[in-house]
Amino acid sequence: MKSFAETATSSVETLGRAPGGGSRRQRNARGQGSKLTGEIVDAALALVDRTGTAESVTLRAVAREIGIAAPSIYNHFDDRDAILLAVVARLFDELTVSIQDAVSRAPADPVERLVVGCQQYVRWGLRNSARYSILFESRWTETARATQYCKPVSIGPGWPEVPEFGAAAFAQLADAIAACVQAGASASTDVVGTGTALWVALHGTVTLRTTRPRFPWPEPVDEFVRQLVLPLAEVTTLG
Amino acid sequence: MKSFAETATSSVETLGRAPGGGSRRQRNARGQGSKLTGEIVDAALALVDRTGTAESVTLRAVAREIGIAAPSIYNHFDDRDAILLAVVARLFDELTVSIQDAVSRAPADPVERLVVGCQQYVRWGLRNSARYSILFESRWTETARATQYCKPVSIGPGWPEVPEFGAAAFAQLADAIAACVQAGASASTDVVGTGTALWVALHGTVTLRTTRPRFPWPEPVDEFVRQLVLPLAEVTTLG
DNA sequence: TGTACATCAGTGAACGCGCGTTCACTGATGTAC
DNA sequence: TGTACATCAGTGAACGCGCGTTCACTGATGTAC
Repeated sequence: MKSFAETATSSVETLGRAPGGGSRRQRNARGQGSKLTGEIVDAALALVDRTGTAESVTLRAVAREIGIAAPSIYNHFDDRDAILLAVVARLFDELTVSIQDAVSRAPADPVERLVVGCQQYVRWGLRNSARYSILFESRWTETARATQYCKPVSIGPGWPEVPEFGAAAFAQLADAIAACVQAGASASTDVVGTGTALWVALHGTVTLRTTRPRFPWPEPVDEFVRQLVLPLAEVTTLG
Repeated sequence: MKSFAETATSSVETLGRAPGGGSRRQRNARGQGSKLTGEIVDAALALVDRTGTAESVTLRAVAREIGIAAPSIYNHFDDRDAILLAVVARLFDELTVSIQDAVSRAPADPVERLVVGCQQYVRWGLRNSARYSILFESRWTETARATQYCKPVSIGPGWPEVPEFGAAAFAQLADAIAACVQAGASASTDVVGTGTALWVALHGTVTLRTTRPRFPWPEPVDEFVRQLVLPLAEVTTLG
């Protein structure tokens, strides 16, 4: 037997009510229409968090989540993929800020700051695994439109600017390694190359731990990350 | 204007003809019905290779690919996910065999064999990026059904058996590290832990290079992998 | 050797669903005169 | 101050599509008697 919620789905959509059964959403005042743009991104994120996958972010599901009619979304986004690009952009900001916060509270020692930044990257990825996974889905990030969405970022002196999502986070990482080198704590002669090695290790840690939960992962994860970072960053002194 | 191929799709499906316009598929002889099981997995793989994503593997697309009616698939698989689990199982076999082949042609030196195995892992992943990516989609590999699909594998003495896809490949890796330790070429005191560090780095290399093509990746990739492996495997002598 | 029957390997039509997208529209709010 | 009009922020109905799945069926091949 179908539940009331199931049988009532179409009328819920027709009436433009929120899933909770609340009253019809108040339309934004004149000039405030762009507020809905943000609400759409919020709703998409809520769907990702609740279902664990970007597949669930359909135009209609987003509209249902907010309590608007599906076509209203076209006033704010060209299509479904445009919503997800906005989500990805916001999440990279979130991740970058989260790392900056953690590093700003870390000791002054550059090795320790590097380690803390890497640990925070992994911790954020594990705590927000659904969010993290959509950051690296080719689907949203490989298209020409994605390229024009994210501005090219410098990852180090002498390198071409990189027009990729996440380049800003990588630049943070490269800076942290450069600080170690400058302090004589790392033997790296190629900051970008060393950063690349670190990045793949951190990324692999987040994604494999998420998709292989029954594997006997070393605990605590912060210690595992430290043991990845020290050799890969060619740290010569203990942090 | 619609192309002929588009307008003709439904009749193609109705007539049960292959997309190429070939003649109707010959039914299998009596007792040979299970041949179609393999053809379904082949077709699913062909779709993954052609489109780059597992989303395209629908029951109807698979049926179209082979030139059968969609319901025929239910004689061989319970549902769509069962097809993809079979695909994943076959791909892990492919990957494992590919590494074994490469290692068997490598020099006797255990460090060199470890490096070659890791390089082959990454090379296979980059050459078959669509195939590689579906191996680690939570969707197919996290369910109870997946657990019962892949048999528990020992990853080392003293460790519980791991019921995960890819555990066999990991066991290969752990063995290669153990051989280095035994030869006095690695200082690792925890073969499984060291293998874990290597695995996350290799996995990250494959997935990030695939999803971030505009990043200035170090070339050649074999050299990059070697420089990941030597420090992480705590190699004490040059291989 | 003939024939009725069972089995195997599928087929064809149909179902209801959720989806992206389009179109003409509505109704409140501000603005020009 | 009144009123016609423009704009803004959406709505509601409809479209065609591909999907998973079900159901009763078909027609060739083997088997028992």
